[in-house]
Amino acid sequence: MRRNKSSGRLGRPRSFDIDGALDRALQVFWRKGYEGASLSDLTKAVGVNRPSLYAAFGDKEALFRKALDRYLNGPAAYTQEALNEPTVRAVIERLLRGAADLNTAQRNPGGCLTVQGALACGAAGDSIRQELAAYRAAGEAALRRRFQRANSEGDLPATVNPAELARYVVTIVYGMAVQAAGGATRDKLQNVVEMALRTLPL
Amino acid sequence: MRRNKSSGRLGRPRSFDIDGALDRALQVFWRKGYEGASLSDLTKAVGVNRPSLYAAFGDKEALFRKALDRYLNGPAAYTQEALNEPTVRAVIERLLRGAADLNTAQRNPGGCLTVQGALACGAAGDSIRQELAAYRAAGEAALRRRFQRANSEGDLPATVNPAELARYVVTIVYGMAVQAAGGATRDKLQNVVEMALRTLPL
DNA sequence: CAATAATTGTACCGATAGGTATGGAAACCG
DNA sequence: CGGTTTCCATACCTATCGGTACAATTATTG
Repeated sequence: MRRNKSSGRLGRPRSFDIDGALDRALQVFWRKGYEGASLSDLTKAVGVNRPSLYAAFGDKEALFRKALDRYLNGPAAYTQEALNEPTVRAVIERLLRGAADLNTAQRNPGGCLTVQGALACGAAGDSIRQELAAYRAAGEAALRRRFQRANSEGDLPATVNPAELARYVVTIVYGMAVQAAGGATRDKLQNVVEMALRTLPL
Repeated sequence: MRRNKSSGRLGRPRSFDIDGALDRALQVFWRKGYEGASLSDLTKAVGVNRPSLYAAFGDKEALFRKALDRYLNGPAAYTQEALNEPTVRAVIERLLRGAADLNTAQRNPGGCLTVQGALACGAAGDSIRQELAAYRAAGEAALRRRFQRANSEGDLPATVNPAELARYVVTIVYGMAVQAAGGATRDKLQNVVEMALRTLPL
């Protein structure tokens, strides 16, 4: 029975910071993927013993989900903000430039966690693989809805199908993630962004 | 000391077909990635015992490389042929349409082996990861050279940088691979292809 | 028919995977 | 202070990992 006051909890206090631990675990998952990140990798990076990790976060899947949360609300938060940009072009520009930055940020592993976290894997990682795929699909759907709204607002040429445009944009974003996972530098991704923006059908 | 005649080798003959075994191993690597494919998965799919697999192909890395070879010269052979198309547009169209087909062929796992084979993984798969990244980079370089040739042949607008166009095209191809790994259907990938072709800067 | 050479199946190897039992240590409460 | 609650650290669990030793089997060669 724990007292809910964060100031006055019973028992020995935790000796490490939850968010800091999640950040370090995130780095490992990001670099090695869900299956490639072993518990030993994780405990070593976090600086915490195995039972402490389990007590604080649950099993490996739960830890990954919490690290993913931290990723989505931290480095990848721009994807949400991009949807609030006033025009379709601004939305796309924000998404593409944000992807180029995130995928090649110096202090992070190259690429995107939602892509390389579990793109193809064995049975142990299959549910995470599916969750990441669902997350990517949800992101595409949100973008499609944003474009559909723009369509009804007259911000999208009638010749452009919102769903197809959304799919096209996220395809480029994912392609950039693959490029970055292979070591592509920021300026090379930015060239891709420029060409995509230059040739946008609007 | 083996007699080189394939008809008259000494000793007990192999009871399985090398290429068929590679095809089955390829399916496993394609679906689960290099690290996600266990030796048990592989022997079960191939229908051959573990020592036979080792005797025929070497260790897991060697088996993957041979399966990759078979992939590149089989389902993915269109990438080589595409370079021989007469115009830049035809090259790109062949690449994109071929990717849409390959990534969603019914009898294969979704996606592309060179992408999902090992995009991010632990130490055990790191050399394969690097090899796949190098292969992808080599493909991009070949495309760039093709576009440079086109440039000197007057088949490319002066405003288009061959290296940037090559990077842009392969980025879309890799993005399609991620989409297909997540379950995207062929018609959805074809929509992406159409939009990319429609907006090409040439 | 031996003798030889290669493959096969079984059974096993050490290492590591993810996950946990347990007892002592460190904080709070009264 | 004693009692309670929680966390930490060591050491261990079973299952599976990639890889192999060994002997039986099946072919060719003489």
